[in-house]
Amino acid sequence: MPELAEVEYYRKQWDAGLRRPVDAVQLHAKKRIFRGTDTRALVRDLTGSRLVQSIARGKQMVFRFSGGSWLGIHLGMTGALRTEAAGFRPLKHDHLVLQQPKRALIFRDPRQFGRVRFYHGRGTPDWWSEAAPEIGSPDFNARYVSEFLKRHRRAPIKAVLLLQSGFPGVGNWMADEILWRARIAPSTPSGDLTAAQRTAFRRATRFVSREALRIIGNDNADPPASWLIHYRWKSGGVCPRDGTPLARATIGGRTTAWCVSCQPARGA
DNA sequence: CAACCTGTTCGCCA
DNA sequence: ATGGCGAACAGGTT
Repeated sequence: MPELAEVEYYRKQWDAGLRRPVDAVQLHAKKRIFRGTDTRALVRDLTGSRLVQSIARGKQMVFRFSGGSWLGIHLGMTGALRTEAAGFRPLKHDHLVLQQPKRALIFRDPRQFGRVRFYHGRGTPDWWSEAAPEIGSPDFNARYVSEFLKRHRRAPIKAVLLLQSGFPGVGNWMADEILWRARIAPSTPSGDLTAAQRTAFRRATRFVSREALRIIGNDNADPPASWLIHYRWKSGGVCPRDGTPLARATIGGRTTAWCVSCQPARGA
């Protein structure tokens, strides 16, 4: 279920194993999550190394190990990280298990839209090179957002919000939450936003990102009842602001929920 | 049983 | 070359 804040939550699960050695690595090299990855090197180089650092950037995570090993993990649609007691026997969808003296670190992903990458050597792997500014960073400023919207001016704002090259970590529920809060119809072409709407849009993006990280990122708690997320999938779901029945349509290839009253289409 | 799903990537087309 | 869109990927849930 991972978007920005859930990714942060899962990253912290493996921090229980920081500074501890990896005694053994269990995986099935043929699984789709290892596509394009040298699993023999992964097993060889991680065995005997220690977990020294974890970093999340948008929906991407990397776990660094002593000796210059980098384990990249993307959770896809159904991935999750957790720990179990030492000696844990992997279940059906536990595709990668790092056995440590006191616990096992586990990556589970039934649908396997996720991905495991591996790099061993000097410097930073190319798949972990700097990309878009993070939403909470100073570089995520009005100019940056405006230029990105302009570049994708013909696409609906909902679709543009899902582009990881511009809004790292935003997924389907966050995108709907942001547009609902900014009072912008999801089908609005990005280039049609007024200056005031762009300001509201950037503000809502930062707010939802920061609050989700604070609330969900630490212990997977529920956002406040006032958030759209609690109503968007219910049949008969209504806007938590004014009670209008939520509209639903596929926009940007994803099911989108919005309030036609709070988020009127332009000209309506 | 059919439809649906908190994500990315590819090929096609403009 | 770049942007936009629909399909594909797999398995669980409703």
